[in-house]
Amino acid sequence: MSAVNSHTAPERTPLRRTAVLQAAVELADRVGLAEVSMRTLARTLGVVPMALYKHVANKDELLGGMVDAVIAEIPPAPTDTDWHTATRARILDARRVMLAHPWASALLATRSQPGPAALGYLDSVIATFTTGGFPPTLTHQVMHTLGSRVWGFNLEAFPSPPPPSLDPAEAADPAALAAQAEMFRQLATAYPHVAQIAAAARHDPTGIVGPGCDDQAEFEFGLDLLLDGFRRLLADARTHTD
Amino acid sequence: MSAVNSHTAPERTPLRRTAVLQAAVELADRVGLAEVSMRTLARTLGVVPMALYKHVANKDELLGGMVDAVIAEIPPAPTDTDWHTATRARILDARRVMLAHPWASALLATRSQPGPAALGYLDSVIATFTTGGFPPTLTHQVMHTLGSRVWGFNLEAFPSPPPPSLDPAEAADPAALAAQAEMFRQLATAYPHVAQIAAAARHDPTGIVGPGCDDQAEFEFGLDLLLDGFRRLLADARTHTD
DNA sequence: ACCTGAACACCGTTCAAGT
DNA sequence: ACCTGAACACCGTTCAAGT
Repeated sequence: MSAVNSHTAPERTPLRRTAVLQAAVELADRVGLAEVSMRTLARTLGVVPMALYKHVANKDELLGGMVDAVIAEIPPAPTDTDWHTATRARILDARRVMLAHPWASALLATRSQPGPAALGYLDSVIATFTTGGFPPTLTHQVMHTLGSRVWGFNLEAFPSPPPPSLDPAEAADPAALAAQAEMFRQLATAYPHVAQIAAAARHDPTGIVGPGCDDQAEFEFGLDLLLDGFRRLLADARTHTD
Repeated sequence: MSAVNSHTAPERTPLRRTAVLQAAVELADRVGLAEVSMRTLARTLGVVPMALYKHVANKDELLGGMVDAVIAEIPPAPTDTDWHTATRARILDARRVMLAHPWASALLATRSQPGPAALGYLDSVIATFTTGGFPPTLTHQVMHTLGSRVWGFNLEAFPSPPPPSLDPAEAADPAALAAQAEMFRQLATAYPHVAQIAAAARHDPTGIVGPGCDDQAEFEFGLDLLLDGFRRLLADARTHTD
Protein backbone atom coordinates (compact mmCIF):
# COMPACT_ATOMS: atom_id res chain seq x y z
CA MET A 1 0.00 0.00 0.00
CA SER A 2 2.74 2.47 0.92
CA ALA A 3 3.88 4.38 -2.14
CA VAL A 4 7.56 4.15 -1.39
CA ASN A 5 9.27 0.86 -0.64
CA SER A 6 11.45 -1.84 -2.18
CA HIS A 7 13.18 -0.22 -5.15
CA THR A 8 13.67 3.24 -3.71
CA ALA A 9 17.24 4.45 -3.43
CA PRO A 10 18.24 6.35 -0.25
CA GLU A 11 16.27 9.62 -0.42
CA ARG A 12 17.75 12.90 0.73
CA THR A 13 14.61 14.92 1.44
CA PRO A 14 12.39 12.40 3.15
CA LEU A 15 9.19 13.18 5.00
CA ARG A 16 7.58 16.18 3.39
CA ARG A 17 8.49 15.42 -0.20
CA THR A 18 6.98 11.94 -0.15
CA ALA A 19 3.84 13.38 1.47
CA VAL A 20 3.50 15.82 -1.42
CA LEU A 21 4.04 13.08 -4.00
CA GLN A 22 1.65 10.75 -2.19
CA ALA A 23 -1.03 13.44 -2.23
CA ALA A 24 -0.38 14.12 -5.91
CA VAL A 25 -0.74 10.42 -6.80
CA GLU A 26 -3.99 10.16 -4.84
CA LEU A 27 -5.30 13.33 -6.44
CA ALA A 28 -4.50 12.00 -9.93
CA ASP A 29 -6.17 8.68 -9.07
CA ARG A 30 -9.29 10.55 -7.93
CA VAL A 31 -9.71 13.30 -10.52
CA GLY A 32 -7.29 12.45 -13.34
CA LEU A 33 -3.87 13.81 -14.19
CA ALA A 34 -5.23 16.72 -16.21
CA GLU A 35 -6.80 18.08 -13.03
CA VAL A 36 -3.49 17.99 -11.12
CA SER A 37 -1.99 21.46 -11.07
CA MET A 38 0.32 23.08 -8.57
CA ARG A 39 -2.70 25.07 -7.44
CA THR A 40 -5.20 22.22 -7.07
CA LEU A 41 -2.60 20.05 -5.35
CA ALA A 42 -1.80 22.85 -2.92
CA ARG A 43 -5.51 23.27 -2.24
CA THR A 44 -5.97 19.59 -1.32
CA LEU A 45 -2.99 19.87 1.04
CA GLY A 46 -4.40 23.03 2.58
CA VAL A 47 -1.36 25.09 1.73
CA VAL A 48 -0.55 27.99 -0.55
CA PRO A 49 0.75 26.96 -4.03
CA MET A 50 4.20 28.39 -3.39
CA ALA A 51 4.67 26.07 -0.40
CA LEU A 52 5.04 23.14 -2.82
CA TYR A 53 8.18 24.65 -4.31
CA LYS A 54 9.93 23.90 -1.04
CA HIS A 55 9.67 20.14 -1.67
CA VAL A 56 9.67 20.03 -5.46
CA ALA A 57 11.72 22.17 -7.82
CA ASN A 58 8.91 22.67 -10.34
CA LYS A 59 5.98 20.88 -11.91
CA ASP A 60 8.14 18.70 -14.11
CA GLU A 61 9.92 17.33 -11.07
CA LEU A 62 6.57 16.75 -9.40
CA LEU A 63 5.40 14.65 -12.35
CA GLY A 64 8.66 12.71 -12.34
CA GLY A 65 8.25 12.05 -8.65
CA MET A 66 4.71 10.82 -9.18
CA VAL A 67 5.70 8.17 -11.74
CA ASP A 68 8.59 7.08 -9.55
CA ALA A 69 6.26 6.76 -6.56
CA VAL A 70 3.99 4.51 -8.62
CA ILE A 71 6.92 2.39 -9.83
CA ALA A 72 8.00 1.98 -6.22
CA GLU A 73 4.77 0.05 -5.63
CA ILE A 74 5.89 -2.81 -7.88
CA PRO A 75 6.62 -5.79 -5.61
CA PRO A 76 10.17 -7.21 -5.53
CA ALA A 77 11.25 -9.87 -8.00
CA PRO A 78 10.69 -13.57 -7.32
CA THR A 79 14.04 -15.29 -6.90
CA ASP A 80 13.23 -19.00 -6.94
CA THR A 81 12.55 -19.54 -10.67
CA ASP A 82 14.15 -19.34 -14.09
CA TRP A 83 14.49 -16.04 -15.96
CA HIS A 84 11.48 -16.74 -18.18
CA THR A 85 8.80 -17.29 -15.55
CA ALA A 86 10.37 -14.71 -13.23
CA THR A 87 10.34 -11.98 -15.88
CA ARG A 88 6.84 -12.84 -17.00
CA ALA A 89 5.51 -12.69 -13.44
CA ARG A 90 7.39 -9.47 -12.68
CA ILE A 91 6.06 -7.67 -15.72
CA LEU A 92 2.51 -8.74 -14.95
CA ASP A 93 3.08 -7.40 -11.42
CA ALA A 94 4.15 -4.09 -12.93
CA ARG A 95 1.05 -4.15 -15.09
CA ARG A 96 -1.16 -4.60 -12.03
CA VAL A 97 0.40 -1.50 -10.45
CA MET A 98 -0.05 0.53 -13.63
CA LEU A 99 -3.67 -0.56 -13.84
CA ALA A 100 -4.20 0.86 -10.36
CA HIS A 101 -3.04 4.29 -11.59
CA PRO A 102 -4.47 4.65 -15.11
CA TRP A 103 -2.76 7.98 -15.73
CA ALA A 104 0.71 6.62 -14.95
CA SER A 105 1.48 4.83 -18.22
CA ALA A 106 0.87 7.89 -20.39
CA LEU A 107 2.94 10.02 -18.03
CA LEU A 108 5.76 7.48 -17.90
CA ALA A 109 5.79 7.44 -21.70
CA THR A 110 6.62 11.15 -21.78
CA ARG A 111 9.44 11.01 -19.20
CA SER A 112 13.04 10.87 -20.27
CA GLN A 113 14.85 10.61 -16.94
CA PRO A 114 14.20 7.58 -14.73
CA GLY A 115 13.88 8.15 -11.00
CA PRO A 116 15.56 6.00 -8.35
CA ALA A 117 12.64 3.55 -8.12
CA ALA A 118 12.62 3.17 -11.92
CA LEU A 119 16.36 2.53 -11.99
CA GLY A 120 16.02 0.00 -9.17
CA TYR A 121 13.27 -1.84 -11.01
CA LEU A 122 15.16 -1.85 -14.31
CA ASP A 123 18.29 -3.01 -12.52
CA SER A 124 16.49 -6.01 -11.08
CA VAL A 125 14.85 -6.92 -14.40
CA ILE A 126 18.24 -6.75 -16.11
CA ALA A 127 19.74 -8.84 -13.30
CA THR A 128 17.17 -11.56 -13.95
CA PHE A 129 18.28 -11.77 -17.59
CA THR A 130 22.02 -11.76 -16.93
CA THR A 131 21.88 -14.31 -14.11
CA GLY A 132 19.66 -16.33 -16.47
CA GLY A 133 22.61 -16.57 -18.82
CA PHE A 134 22.04 -13.68 -21.24
CA PRO A 135 25.31 -12.02 -22.35
CA PRO A 136 25.42 -8.23 -21.71
CA THR A 137 24.87 -7.10 -25.30
CA LEU A 138 21.99 -9.52 -25.82
CA THR A 139 20.44 -8.32 -22.55
CA HIS A 140 20.75 -4.80 -23.85
CA GLN A 141 18.95 -5.68 -27.09
CA VAL A 142 16.29 -7.59 -25.24
CA MET A 143 15.56 -4.69 -22.89
CA HIS A 144 15.18 -2.36 -25.84
CA THR A 145 12.90 -4.81 -27.61
CA LEU A 146 10.73 -5.07 -24.51
CA GLY A 147 10.40 -1.28 -24.54
CA SER A 148 7.44 0.03 -22.59
CA ARG A 149 6.34 -3.54 -21.98
CA VAL A 150 8.75 -3.80 -19.03
CA TRP A 151 6.31 -1.48 -17.29
CA GLY A 152 3.34 -3.66 -18.08
CA PHE A 153 1.83 -1.64 -20.87
CA ASN A 154 1.99 -1.65 -24.63
CA LEU A 155 1.54 1.53 -26.58
CA GLU A 156 -1.10 0.61 -29.15
CA ALA A 157 -1.43 2.03 -32.64
CA PHE A 158 -4.79 3.52 -31.61
CA PRO A 159 -7.70 2.26 -29.51
CA SER A 160 -9.19 -0.56 -31.52
CA PRO A 161 -12.82 0.49 -31.83
CA PRO A 162 -13.13 4.28 -31.68
CA PRO A 163 -15.09 4.45 -28.37
CA PRO A 164 -18.79 4.56 -29.36
CA SER A 165 -20.40 7.04 -26.96
CA LEU A 166 -19.98 5.97 -23.35
CA ASP A 167 -22.88 8.17 -22.20
CA PRO A 168 -25.74 5.69 -21.51
CA ALA A 169 -28.41 8.34 -22.02
CA GLU A 170 -27.05 9.10 -25.46
CA ALA A 171 -26.60 5.41 -26.25
CA ALA A 172 -30.26 4.81 -25.42
CA ASP A 173 -31.30 7.54 -27.83
CA PRO A 174 -32.35 5.69 -31.02
CA ALA A 175 -31.36 8.59 -33.26
CA ALA A 176 -27.85 8.57 -31.79
CA LEU A 177 -27.71 4.80 -32.19
CA ALA A 178 -28.70 5.03 -35.81
CA ALA A 179 -26.14 7.77 -36.44
CA GLN A 180 -23.51 5.58 -34.80
CA ALA A 181 -24.42 2.58 -36.93
CA GLU A 182 -24.29 4.72 -40.04
CA MET A 183 -20.88 6.01 -38.99
CA PHE A 184 -19.60 2.47 -38.59
CA ARG A 185 -21.04 1.50 -41.97
CA GLN A 186 -19.21 4.40 -43.59
CA LEU A 187 -16.00 3.46 -41.79
CA ALA A 188 -16.38 -0.15 -42.91
CA THR A 189 -16.68 0.81 -46.57
CA ALA A 190 -13.78 3.30 -46.45
CA TYR A 191 -11.48 1.04 -44.41
CA PRO A 192 -12.68 -2.55 -44.93
CA HIS A 193 -9.62 -4.26 -43.45
CA VAL A 194 -9.71 -2.16 -40.30
CA ALA A 195 -13.38 -3.00 -39.90
CA GLN A 196 -12.74 -6.72 -40.34
CA ILE A 197 -9.99 -6.69 -37.71
CA ALA A 198 -12.10 -4.62 -35.34
CA ALA A 199 -14.89 -7.16 -35.68
CA ALA A 200 -12.42 -10.01 -35.06
CA ALA A 201 -12.29 -9.26 -31.35
CA ARG A 202 -14.50 -7.91 -28.61
CA HIS A 203 -12.39 -6.06 -26.13
CA ASP A 204 -12.51 -6.59 -22.40
CA PRO A 205 -13.16 -3.07 -21.01
CA THR A 206 -11.58 -3.91 -17.64
CA GLY A 207 -7.86 -4.46 -17.59
CA ILE A 208 -7.02 -1.63 -19.92
CA VAL A 209 -4.03 0.55 -19.05
CA GLY A 210 -4.61 4.15 -19.96
CA PRO A 211 -6.42 5.56 -22.96
CA GLY A 212 -5.83 3.89 -26.28
CA CYS A 213 -4.04 0.94 -24.76
CA ASP A 214 -4.00 -2.80 -24.69
CA ASP A 215 -6.22 -5.26 -22.89
CA GLN A 216 -4.91 -8.11 -20.78
CA ALA A 217 -5.12 -10.91 -23.35
CA GLU A 218 -3.43 -8.88 -26.08
CA PHE A 219 -0.72 -7.82 -23.70
CA GLU A 220 0.09 -11.37 -22.63
CA PHE A 221 0.03 -12.55 -26.25
CA GLY A 222 2.63 -9.98 -27.24
CA LEU A 223 4.68 -10.52 -24.11
CA ASP A 224 4.84 -14.28 -24.66
CA LEU A 225 5.80 -13.82 -28.30
CA LEU A 226 8.70 -11.64 -27.18
CA LEU A 227 9.81 -13.95 -24.36
CA ASP A 228 9.74 -16.92 -26.74
CA GLY A 229 11.89 -14.94 -29.14
CA PHE A 230 14.31 -14.14 -26.32
CA ARG A 231 14.54 -17.82 -25.39
CA ARG A 232 15.50 -18.69 -28.95
CA LEU A 233 18.13 -15.94 -29.03
CA LEU A 234 19.59 -17.20 -25.77
CA ALA A 235 19.79 -20.74 -27.15
CA ASP A 236 21.54 -19.41 -30.28
CA ALA A 237 24.04 -17.44 -28.20
CA ARG A 238 24.84 -20.57 -26.20
CA THR A 239 25.41 -22.84 -29.19
CA HIS A 240 27.70 -20.21 -30.74
CA THR A 241 29.92 -19.89 -27.66
CA ASP A 242 29.88 -23.50 -26.38
CA MET B 1 6.97 16.73 -49.90
CA SER B 2 3.28 17.65 -49.81
CA ALA B 3 1.80 17.01 -46.38
CA VAL B 4 -1.42 15.51 -47.64
CA ASN B 5 -1.52 12.74 -50.21
CA SER B 6 -1.95 8.99 -50.59
CA HIS B 7 -3.87 7.83 -47.49
CA THR B 8 -6.11 10.83 -47.03
CA ALA B 9 -9.85 10.17 -47.17
CA PRO B 10 -12.07 12.69 -48.99
CA GLU B 11 -11.84 15.85 -46.87
CA ARG B 12 -14.84 18.13 -46.33
CA THR B 13 -13.10 21.42 -45.50
CA PRO B 14 -10.22 21.48 -47.94
CA LEU B 15 -8.05 24.46 -48.68
CA ARG B 16 -7.83 26.56 -45.57
CA ARG B 17 -7.74 23.75 -43.04
CA THR B 18 -4.80 21.99 -44.66
CA ALA B 19 -2.97 25.32 -44.88
CA VAL B 20 -3.40 25.76 -41.12
CA LEU B 21 -2.22 22.21 -40.42
CA GLN B 22 0.70 22.59 -42.81
CA ALA B 23 1.78 25.76 -41.03
CA ALA B 24 1.41 24.04 -37.65
CA VAL B 25 3.58 21.10 -38.74
CA GLU B 26 6.26 23.44 -40.08
CA LEU B 27 6.15 25.51 -36.91
CA ALA B 28 6.55 22.39 -34.77
CA ASP B 29 9.44 21.22 -36.95
CA ARG B 30 11.13 24.58 -36.53
CA VAL B 31 10.58 25.44 -32.86
CA GLY B 32 9.26 22.27 -31.25
CA LEU B 33 5.77 21.20 -30.30
CA ALA B 34 5.88 22.90 -26.91
CA GLU B 35 6.14 26.24 -28.67
CA VAL B 36 3.04 25.62 -30.81
CA SER B 37 0.10 27.45 -29.27
CA MET B 38 -3.02 28.82 -30.88
CA ARG B 39 -1.49 32.23 -30.39
CA THR B 40 1.99 31.54 -31.81
CA LEU B 41 0.51 29.64 -34.75
CA ALA B 42 -1.86 32.53 -35.48
CA ARG B 43 1.09 34.93 -35.33
CA THR B 44 3.09 32.95 -37.93
CA LEU B 45 0.02 32.98 -40.19
CA GLY B 46 -0.44 36.71 -39.69
CA VAL B 47 -3.95 36.33 -38.34
CA VAL B 48 -5.70 36.86 -35.03
CA PRO B 49 -5.85 33.73 -32.80
CA MET B 50 -9.62 33.45 -33.08
CA ALA B 51 -9.36 33.10 -36.85
CA LEU B 52 -7.97 29.58 -36.38
CA TYR B 53 -11.20 28.43 -34.78
CA LYS B 54 -12.82 28.73 -38.18
CA HIS B 55 -10.76 25.83 -39.52
CA VAL B 56 -10.17 23.82 -36.40
CA ALA B 57 -12.63 23.20 -33.56
CA ASN B 58 -10.07 23.58 -30.78
CA LYS B 59 -6.45 22.88 -29.97
CA ASP B 60 -7.01 19.15 -29.53
CA GLU B 61 -8.37 18.88 -33.06
CA LEU B 62 -5.39 20.90 -34.30
CA LEU B 63 -2.99 18.43 -32.73
CA GLY B 64 -4.93 15.51 -34.18
CA GLY B 65 -4.78 17.13 -37.60
CA MET B 66 -1.05 17.62 -37.28
CA VAL B 67 -0.31 13.94 -36.62
CA ASP B 68 -2.62 12.92 -39.44
CA ALA B 69 -0.86 15.32 -41.81
CA VAL B 70 2.46 13.68 -40.90
CA ILE B 71 1.06 10.18 -41.37
CA ALA B 72 -0.20 11.23 -44.79
CA GLU B 73 3.45 11.64 -45.82
CA ILE B 74 4.12 7.90 -45.56
CA PRO B 75 4.57 6.56 -49.10
CA PRO B 76 2.12 3.93 -50.40
CA ALA B 77 2.74 0.24 -49.81
CA PRO B 78 4.88 -1.80 -52.22
CA THR B 79 2.71 -4.41 -53.91
CA ASP B 80 5.15 -6.73 -55.65
CA THR B 81 6.51 -8.72 -52.68
CA ASP B 82 5.49 -11.07 -49.88
CA TRP B 83 3.91 -9.77 -46.67
CA HIS B 84 7.18 -10.02 -44.73
CA THR B 85 9.42 -7.82 -46.84
CA ALA B 86 6.51 -5.51 -47.73
CA THR B 87 5.63 -4.90 -44.07
CA ARG B 88 9.25 -4.43 -43.08
CA ALA B 89 9.84 -1.90 -45.84
CA ARG B 90 6.60 -0.08 -45.12
CA ILE B 91 7.33 0.30 -41.41
CA LEU B 92 10.82 1.58 -42.13
CA ASP B 93 9.21 4.08 -44.51
CA ALA B 94 6.94 5.19 -41.68
CA ARG B 95 9.97 5.51 -39.44
CA ARG B 96 11.69 7.77 -41.95
CA VAL B 97 8.68 10.09 -41.93
CA MET B 98 8.54 10.14 -38.14
CA LEU B 99 12.26 10.95 -38.01
CA ALA B 100 11.57 14.00 -40.16
CA HIS B 101 9.11 15.28 -37.53
CA PRO B 102 10.70 14.42 -34.16
CA TRP B 103 7.72 15.69 -32.15
CA ALA B 104 5.23 13.49 -33.99
CA SER B 105 5.84 10.16 -32.24
CA ALA B 106 5.23 11.55 -28.75
CA LEU B 107 2.11 13.33 -29.94
CA LEU B 108 0.81 10.25 -31.75
CA ALA B 109 1.33 8.26 -28.57
CA THR B 110 -1.12 10.50 -26.71
CA ARG B 111 -3.85 10.41 -29.37
CA SER B 112 -6.82 8.09 -29.03
CA GLN B 113 -8.72 8.76 -32.26
CA PRO B 114 -7.05 8.00 -35.58
CA GLY B 115 -7.56 10.49 -38.41
CA PRO B 116 -8.37 9.50 -41.99
CA ALA B 117 -4.72 9.20 -43.03
CA ALA B 118 -4.00 7.00 -40.00
CA LEU B 119 -6.95 4.76 -40.79
CA GLY B 120 -5.86 4.53 -44.42
CA TYR B 121 -2.35 3.55 -43.43
CA LEU B 122 -3.52 0.97 -40.89
CA ASP B 123 -5.96 -0.42 -43.44
CA SER B 124 -3.20 -0.99 -45.95
CA VAL B 125 -0.88 -2.60 -43.37
CA ILE B 126 -3.69 -4.93 -42.31
CA ALA B 127 -4.41 -5.70 -45.97
CA THR B 128 -0.79 -6.80 -46.45
CA PHE B 129 -1.17 -9.32 -43.63
CA THR B 130 -4.52 -10.72 -44.69
CA THR B 131 -3.59 -11.05 -48.36
CA GLY B 132 -0.40 -12.69 -47.10
CA GLY B 133 -2.53 -15.45 -45.62
CA PHE B 134 -3.05 -14.32 -42.03
CA PRO B 135 -6.53 -15.21 -40.69
CA PRO B 136 -8.49 -12.21 -39.31
CA THR B 137 -8.05 -12.96 -35.60
CA LEU B 138 -4.34 -13.62 -36.01
CA THR B 139 -3.98 -10.38 -37.94
CA HIS B 140 -5.73 -8.63 -35.09
CA GLN B 141 -3.30 -10.09 -32.54
CA VAL B 142 -0.33 -9.30 -34.73
CA MET B 143 -1.38 -5.65 -35.13
CA HIS B 144 -1.72 -5.30 -31.37
CA THR B 145 1.67 -6.91 -30.83
CA LEU B 146 3.24 -4.50 -33.27
CA GLY B 147 1.76 -1.64 -31.27
CA SER B 148 3.47 1.69 -31.84
CA ARG B 149 6.01 -0.06 -34.03
CA VAL B 150 3.63 0.14 -37.01
CA TRP B 151 4.42 3.84 -36.94
CA GLY B 152 8.13 3.24 -36.98
CA PHE B 153 8.91 4.00 -33.37
CA ASN B 154 9.30 1.99 -30.22
CA LEU B 155 8.47 3.50 -26.86
CA GLU B 156 11.56 2.75 -24.80
CA ALA B 157 11.67 2.15 -21.06
CA PHE B 158 13.77 5.32 -20.70
CA PRO B 159 16.60 6.84 -22.73
CA SER B 160 19.51 4.45 -22.27
CA PRO B 161 22.25 6.76 -21.03
CA PRO B 162 20.75 9.71 -19.14
CA PRO B 163 21.91 12.41 -21.64
CA PRO B 164 25.23 13.72 -20.28
CA SER B 165 25.15 17.47 -20.84
CA LEU B 166 24.76 18.35 -24.51
CA ASP B 167 26.10 21.87 -23.97
CA PRO B 168 29.65 21.78 -25.42
CA ALA B 169 30.81 24.70 -23.25
CA GLU B 170 29.75 22.85 -20.14
CA ALA B 171 31.23 19.59 -21.42
CA ALA B 172 34.59 21.30 -21.86
CA ASP B 173 34.53 22.53 -18.28
CA PRO B 174 36.76 20.05 -16.38
CA ALA B 175 34.85 20.55 -13.12
CA ALA B 176 31.59 19.64 -14.86
CA LEU B 177 33.28 16.64 -16.47
CA ALA B 178 34.54 15.44 -13.11
CA ALA B 179 31.11 15.89 -11.56
CA GLN B 180 29.61 13.92 -14.42
CA ALA B 181 32.11 11.10 -14.02
CA GLU B 182 31.43 11.01 -10.29
CA MET B 183 27.67 10.86 -10.98
CA PHE B 184 28.17 7.91 -13.31
CA ARG B 185 30.35 6.17 -10.72
CA GLN B 186 27.62 6.58 -8.11
CA LEU B 187 25.02 5.33 -10.55
CA ALA B 188 27.17 2.33 -11.40
CA THR B 189 27.51 1.29 -7.77
CA ALA B 190 23.81 1.79 -6.99
CA TYR B 191 22.57 0.11 -10.19
CA PRO B 192 25.35 -2.17 -11.42
CA HIS B 193 23.27 -4.09 -13.96
CA VAL B 194 21.93 -0.92 -15.56
CA ALA B 195 25.49 0.38 -15.82
CA GLN B 196 26.71 -2.82 -17.42
CA ILE B 197 23.95 -2.75 -20.02
CA ALA B 198 24.48 0.94 -20.71
CA ALA B 199 28.16 0.25 -21.33
CA ALA B 200 27.24 -2.66 -23.66
CA ALA B 201 26.28 -0.28 -26.45
CA ARG B 202 27.18 3.12 -27.79
CA HIS B 203 24.12 4.74 -29.25
CA ASP B 204 23.96 6.33 -32.65
CA PRO B 205 22.67 9.86 -31.94
CA THR B 206 21.23 10.25 -35.44
CA GLY B 207 18.22 8.14 -36.29
CA ILE B 208 16.50 8.62 -32.98
CA VAL B 209 12.75 9.24 -33.01
CA GLY B 210 11.71 11.66 -30.32
CA PRO B 211 13.05 11.99 -26.80
CA GLY B 212 13.79 8.80 -24.92
CA CYS B 213 13.39 6.60 -27.93
CA ASP B 214 15.09 3.93 -29.91
CA ASP B 215 17.92 4.12 -32.39
CA GLN B 216 17.81 2.53 -35.82
CA ALA B 217 19.66 -0.71 -35.05
CA GLU B 218 17.61 -1.42 -31.93
CA PHE B 219 14.41 -0.71 -33.79
CA GLU B 220 15.23 -3.10 -36.62
CA PHE B 221 16.32 -5.77 -34.15
CA GLY B 222 12.99 -5.65 -32.35
CA LEU B 223 11.01 -5.40 -35.57
CA ASP B 224 12.71 -8.45 -37.04
CA LEU B 225 12.17 -10.43 -33.86
CA LEU B 226 8.45 -9.65 -34.10
CA LEU B 227 8.19 -10.38 -37.82
CA ASP B 228 9.96 -13.71 -37.32
CA GLY B 229 7.48 -14.52 -34.57
CA PHE B 230 4.61 -13.64 -36.88
CA ARG B 231 5.99 -15.93 -39.59
CA ARG B 232 6.06 -18.82 -37.13
CA LEU B 233 2.49 -18.08 -36.02
CA LEU B 234 1.35 -18.04 -39.65
CA ALA B 235 3.02 -21.39 -40.31
CA ASP B 236 1.31 -22.83 -37.22
CA ALA B 237 -2.07 -21.50 -38.31
CA ARG B 238 -1.61 -23.13 -41.72
CA THR B 239 -0.64 -26.58 -40.42
CA HIS B 240 -3.64 -26.51 -38.07
CA THR B 241 -6.15 -25.73 -40.82
CA ASP B 242 -4.59 -27.68 -43.73
C1' DA C 1 15.54 34.40 7.54
C1' DC C 2 11.21 32.90 6.18
C1' DC C 3 6.76 32.72 4.34
C1' DT C 4 3.15 34.43 1.36
C1' DG C 5 0.19 36.87 -1.47
C1' DA C 6 0.19 39.74 -5.29
C1' DA C 7 1.81 39.94 -9.83
C1' DC C 8 3.81 38.47 -14.34
C1' DA C 9 3.62 36.27 -18.59
C1' DC C 10 1.54 33.13 -20.59
C1' DC C 11 -2.49 29.65 -21.95
C1' DG C 12 -7.28 28.09 -24.53
C1' DT C 13 -11.58 29.82 -25.23
C1' DT C 14 -15.91 32.82 -24.62
C1' DC C 15 -18.46 36.57 -25.87
C1' DA C 16 -20.09 40.88 -26.87
C1' DA C 17 -19.14 45.00 -29.25
C1' DG C 18 -18.08 46.94 -33.58
C1' DT C 19 -18.38 46.75 -38.56
C1' DA D 1 -23.87 38.25 -40.82
C1' DC D 2 -19.20 38.40 -39.82
C1' DC D 3 -14.98 39.36 -37.72
C1' DT D 4 -12.21 40.73 -33.83
C1' DG D 5 -10.35 42.41 -29.81
C1' DA D 6 -11.16 42.52 -25.08
C1' DA D 7 -12.04 39.59 -21.35
C1' DC D 8 -12.47 35.29 -18.58
C1' DA D 9 -10.66 31.64 -16.09
C1' DC D 10 -7.13 29.34 -15.72
C1' DC D 11 -1.77 28.05 -15.79
C1' DG D 12 3.48 27.82 -13.73
C1' DT D 13 6.51 30.71 -11.62
C1' DT D 14 8.80 35.22 -10.00
C1' DC D 15 9.45 38.45 -6.66
C1' DA D 16 9.03 41.77 -3.36
C1' DA D 17 6.62 43.06 0.65
C1' DG D 18 5.42 41.76 5.18
C1' DT D 19 6.54 39.21 9.29
